[in-house]
Amino acid sequence: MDTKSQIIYIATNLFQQKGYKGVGVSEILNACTITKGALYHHFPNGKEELLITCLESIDQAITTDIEVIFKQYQTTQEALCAMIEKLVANFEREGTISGYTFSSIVSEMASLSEPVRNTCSNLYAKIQEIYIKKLVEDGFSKDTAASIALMITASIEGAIMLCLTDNTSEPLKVISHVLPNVLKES
Amino acid sequence: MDTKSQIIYIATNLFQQKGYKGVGVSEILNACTITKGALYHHFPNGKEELLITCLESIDQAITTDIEVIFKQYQTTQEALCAMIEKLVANFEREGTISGYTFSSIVSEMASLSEPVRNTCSNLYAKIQEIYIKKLVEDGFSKDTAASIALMITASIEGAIMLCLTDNTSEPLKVISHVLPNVLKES
DNA sequence: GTCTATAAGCAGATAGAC
DNA sequence: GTCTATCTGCTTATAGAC
Repeated sequence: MDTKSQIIYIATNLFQQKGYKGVGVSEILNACTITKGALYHHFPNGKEELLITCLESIDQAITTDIEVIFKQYQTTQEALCAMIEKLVANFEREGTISGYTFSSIVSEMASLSEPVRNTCSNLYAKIQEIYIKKLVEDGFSKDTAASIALMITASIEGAIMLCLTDNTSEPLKVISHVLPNVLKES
Repeated sequence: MDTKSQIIYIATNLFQQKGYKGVGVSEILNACTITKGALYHHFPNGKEELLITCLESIDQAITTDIEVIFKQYQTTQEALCAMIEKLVANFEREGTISGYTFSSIVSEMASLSEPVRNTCSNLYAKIQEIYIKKLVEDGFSKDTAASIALMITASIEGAIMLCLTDNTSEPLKVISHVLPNVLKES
């Protein structure tokens, strides 16, 4: 892997785990075993440019990942269970959720940087689009599908936060059992 | 209000909005119109001690607030609607959610400071206890009540995050309409 | 109990050699 | 394209006057 890709890969992980301000440039440098010269060659506008690039990388990763899962399963409910199972496995293996979420960045940066807020907003919209498409295939109206998709996104993000706070994967497992109730026609 | 209470009040607000690292000591000083001398007199162990104190203050505020609402309404569903309505009003008035949430602190500090993670974990548990008690009164079994309470907490926290990201109160309103589906016997 | 002045260290960023 | 050395400014925290 070339240096730039490596920087993005490692920085993305760090940002997702510790947030933007929680990660120093020098920490990224150490993890990559490179020096400032290399980093500022690839990202002339520094740390914030790197963050935006990382968010785009997260975008790619999450979107393709979810799409693959959602194509693999017949119904939204099956797909969701498989997806959450993957998150649980990820958490139990690594102690954190490295993919799928960027809430640490959102809650920290939403009030501080408009471009970052916007990028995050678009990413959430994209994820929900995948849910909505599948839900419409399941037979829901477009409006209902949109509401359910939002509920799915919110509860999964919230559950991930509870997993990190309580240091167990239980919250995600519980969500997985309760979500089917949301997938019934109201 | 005495100086210490004022520091706690203002710092709590700032921490909730911008996270821990997002707020500098000097920013707190400016907002309080005091100087370092005063702050370090009241909090000899500096910024982290102040954060813990603020989390305890948030604990008090959230717990009493939710308890009052939950005593006012007959069913969990009514209470939840009233609570979310209050959050929406708060958001539309101030542009942020100043009470009720501390997700910015959680996602940033969970991996960095055990004492902070623990304090947050206890706070979430306390909130869920209130929901569980009401749900049992509604007729749910203790296990089911616990699952639903977790789902409520996760979806509200997630929805707050989406509100901040999208800069609209819609997500909370949508959650308010979808949550009743979770409150039906499965 | 609150002030001013200052310390010590780290942040992000730049310049120029190789 | 990557290195080293350096700069500026900001961070938290301390010391001591009032």
